[in-house]
Amino acid sequence: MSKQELVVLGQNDENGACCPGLVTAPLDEDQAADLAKLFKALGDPVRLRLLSLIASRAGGEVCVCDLTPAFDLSQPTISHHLKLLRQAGLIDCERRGTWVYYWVLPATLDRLAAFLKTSQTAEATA
Amino acid sequence: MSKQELVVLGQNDENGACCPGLVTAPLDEDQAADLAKLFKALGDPVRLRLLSLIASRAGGEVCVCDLTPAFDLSQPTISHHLKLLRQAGLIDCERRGTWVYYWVLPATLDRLAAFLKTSQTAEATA
DNA sequence: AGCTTGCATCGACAGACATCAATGCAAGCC
DNA sequence: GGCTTGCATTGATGTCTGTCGATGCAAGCT
Repeated sequence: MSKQELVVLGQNDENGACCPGLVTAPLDEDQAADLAKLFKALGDPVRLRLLSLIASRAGGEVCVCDLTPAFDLSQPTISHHLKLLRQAGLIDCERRGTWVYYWVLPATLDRLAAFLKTSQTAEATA
Repeated sequence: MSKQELVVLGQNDENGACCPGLVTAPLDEDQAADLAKLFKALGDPVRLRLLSLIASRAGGEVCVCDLTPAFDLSQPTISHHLKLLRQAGLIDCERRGTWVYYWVLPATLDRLAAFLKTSQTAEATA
């Protein structure tokens, strides 16, 4: 019911995220709801594989036609998972002619990584 | 001297985890299922707040009696979420007399953080 | 125009999940 | 022993979610 603490420890911009890091301070409800959406998007094996397929691609982009056959699932199901990943801000896409290409948005991933890290090795000290 | 510090990245198990990092290579089904369980455990605002309450605690331990009143939920519900976090390997607990104390298992969090990080800055160079 | 291909959306359905009241159980206190 | 407190477990219930077939829509081809 109260905003727990909202501490301003040092420069909270460390990771460029909204949230101060898991170990640093308790989350308020808004922060928790915001982050939970992201983690929920990652909380499915199909979406994790999709994300890794896109992220590990050399050119940074993948056509949906290359993603769908990698799974034993129907095309609407893959499309559904891609939509959820996109709504979470983890990936984005663009139609080019006949095909649709997806790529990863690294900022969101790094924000989560920074949030989870327990040992705050100041990596952006400079 | 926990074992996670002993990992010399340079060996193929870079982060000491099972999984090579999201950007490095596509996940196989087992790796994806394994990680999805962890992210699913984080994909709930109540559990995220519980985790942050525990993780940001000075002594590293929190009594359940300090956690339950922080939420507008019933005591069984909080107990349920704590159980899920524990089954995911994110926290552990111990009964001491009347009370039960919870603490965070940092290795699991750091494993997830390493997995999500897109820029593989060698952080253990020193 | 008509046809085909690539992908998204819709509607339905089974299984999973968050939540609660009731209950159980362990530990301390009278 | 009996009572109280702290927490876990059980069983029930409403909601969310992953999956599919069917359909829609955009773009290229003949």
